[in-house]
Amino acid sequence: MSPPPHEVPARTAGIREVARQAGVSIATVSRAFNPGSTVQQETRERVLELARTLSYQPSPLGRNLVCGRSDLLGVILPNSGFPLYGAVLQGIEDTIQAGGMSVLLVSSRDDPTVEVRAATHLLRHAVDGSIVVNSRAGVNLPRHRDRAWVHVAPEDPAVPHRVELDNVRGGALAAAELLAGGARRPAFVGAPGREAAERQRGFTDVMARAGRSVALAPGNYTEESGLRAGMALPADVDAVFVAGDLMAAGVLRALHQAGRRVPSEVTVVGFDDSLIAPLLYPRLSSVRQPAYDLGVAAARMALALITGEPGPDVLITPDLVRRESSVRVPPPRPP
Amino acid sequence: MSPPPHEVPARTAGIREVARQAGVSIATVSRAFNPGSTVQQETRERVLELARTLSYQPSPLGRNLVCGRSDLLGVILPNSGFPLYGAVLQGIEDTIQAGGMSVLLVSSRDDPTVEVRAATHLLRHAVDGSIVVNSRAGVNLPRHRDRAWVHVAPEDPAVPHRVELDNVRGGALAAAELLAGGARRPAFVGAPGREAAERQRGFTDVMARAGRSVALAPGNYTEESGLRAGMALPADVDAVFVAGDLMAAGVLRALHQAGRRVPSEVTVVGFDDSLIAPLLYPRLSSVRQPAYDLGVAAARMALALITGEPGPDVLITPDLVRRESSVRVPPPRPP
DNA sequence: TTGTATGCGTTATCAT
DNA sequence: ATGATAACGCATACAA
Repeated sequence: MSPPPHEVPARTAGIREVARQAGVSIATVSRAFNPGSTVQQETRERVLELARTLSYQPSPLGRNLVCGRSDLLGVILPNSGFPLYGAVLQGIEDTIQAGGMSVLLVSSRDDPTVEVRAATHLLRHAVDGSIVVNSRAGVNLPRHRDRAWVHVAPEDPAVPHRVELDNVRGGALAAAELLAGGARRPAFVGAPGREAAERQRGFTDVMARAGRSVALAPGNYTEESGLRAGMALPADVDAVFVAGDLMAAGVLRALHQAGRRVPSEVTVVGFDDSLIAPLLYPRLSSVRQPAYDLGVAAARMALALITGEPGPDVLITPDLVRRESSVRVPPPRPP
Repeated sequence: MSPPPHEVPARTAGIREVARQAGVSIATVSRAFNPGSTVQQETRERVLELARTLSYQPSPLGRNLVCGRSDLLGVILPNSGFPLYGAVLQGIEDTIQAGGMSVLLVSSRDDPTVEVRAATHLLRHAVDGSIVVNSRAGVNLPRHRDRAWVHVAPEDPAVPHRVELDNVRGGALAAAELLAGGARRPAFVGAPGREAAERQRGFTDVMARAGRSVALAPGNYTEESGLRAGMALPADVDAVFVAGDLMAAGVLRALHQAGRRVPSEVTVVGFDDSLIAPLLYPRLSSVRQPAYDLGVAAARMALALITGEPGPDVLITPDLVRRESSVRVPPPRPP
């Protein structure tokens, strides 16, 4: 009978104790736990069985010291409080915990300096690999040639081992959706950075091919900036693509305040399909950024790198989640 | 001149190398890095200076092995993709990283079994302490008497070292707000678990003292359940307190669909003051749950425990963020 | 104040 | 197939 779960023995049985009771050397115990090693089947089973009754498991610390590796995967992200990053993190975690690994987390607050410090910190803790989300420092991050280093949507287009969304395609999807809704005078609400620029390019390219010129308004991913951008929009705009859902919330509010009905007079498409998209009025159509899947893909790539395989970069194709804001039918029941 | 940041030497200088070049023993180098130890001031400075030029820092791995501690703080939470938990995590991280510690993260998916496994995993990694958010397993979690073990809003009311919100007070705040808005026929939309029950108690107690009886509707924290609860509300209800913002979004939608104006006909107060509260129509008044601060408080408590101080439990007093949904004035400009 | 030596829990090398 | 033993990088008791 094992002890009740809330009473963990202060000092768990060590490898020596197991070796002694099993009548073998500690080397054999070690081998019994390492699948690659060569041990007689019977011996291995006996050791493992005994280890189970003594509730012995090899200490990660000792192993790390001699191997120079841990079972840790470093994760650097701007801010775990932001839902999108949280979802990426969850995807990473779900993927690696099956293999007994766990996440060593550091947030960078979008500061390249902090990012570099964080990377150094992780390296010193002998992480087997690391995943960096939205890296600003990019190619300047410290690396070990020996360590897996994966980037999710890095700002720098030059870093290797990347997992990202096809933002250009996302912009194109939004354009197609708005055109299907009869857009004649489209607008784009953007933000700084590579990603928003790519979304804009995909959008304007498709619009240009349809003979539409795009009005532009700057933002910075906040609702407040969306509100301002929405108010600054030319009065004849009849379709808006917004580079982020939070900004889209601001744009919707601005349009309402201006007395312009969505979607009957103006159609709107956001980006990210974040948690808030289905909660807005009207429910917001949005280009879906599968944050969880990005995390899963990044973790898989890191795992592959750790086991020594190359593994190609991943470019995830977005899809569009159609809701009320882009479908030109009678507006959702007015309150 | 230090090497460019992206080229970390594969093998950084070790303690021996520093000792050799400094002309001292490795013990002295070790002492130089440990503030408690007794080294001649001049010697320490010389060693530290040399270490800097060789970019040597003591390896956490070696230190962990001999001390049985790491610089790691374990964190177990249900799901890092949920914004509230993400905010707690960020508060923890910001607090501990000043001391050079970092977060070892495991998610439990609200499963007590996984929680226990996670706790064991953390213990094996020699975390100095752990913070468990919304623990289901509660007092049954494995512990070391030697390790700091802090709970944020545990389901179990018996676990020690807790940091939580005063949910009863939160419910009372909501009641006061709705009463101030002229509530005559209030309702409460609840959810399973201790926290929602406490919010309900605080709410109904104040309402009872004001001579109001409270209509009850069950939910489970999802928007969908809020929508259903909102539709099931008695027709004469004129004020609703909802135990979570996501459910409140559903309640608002249900009220709109039923043609009932918020806040002119019905006032609504949510709970959490999550990111979505200010984005809803009308902007949702909500009892603020300062998730980030909860994380900070928990981290401080863990830090104090680690350094051997007792530290009292923390009960954070919520406040109410008043927005449009609870203020009985003309409804926000109808679209 | 400093050096020597031991041990922390492993894995890896080299015997046997 | 297995055992003895040397690292791994550090902290510390003890000796000097």
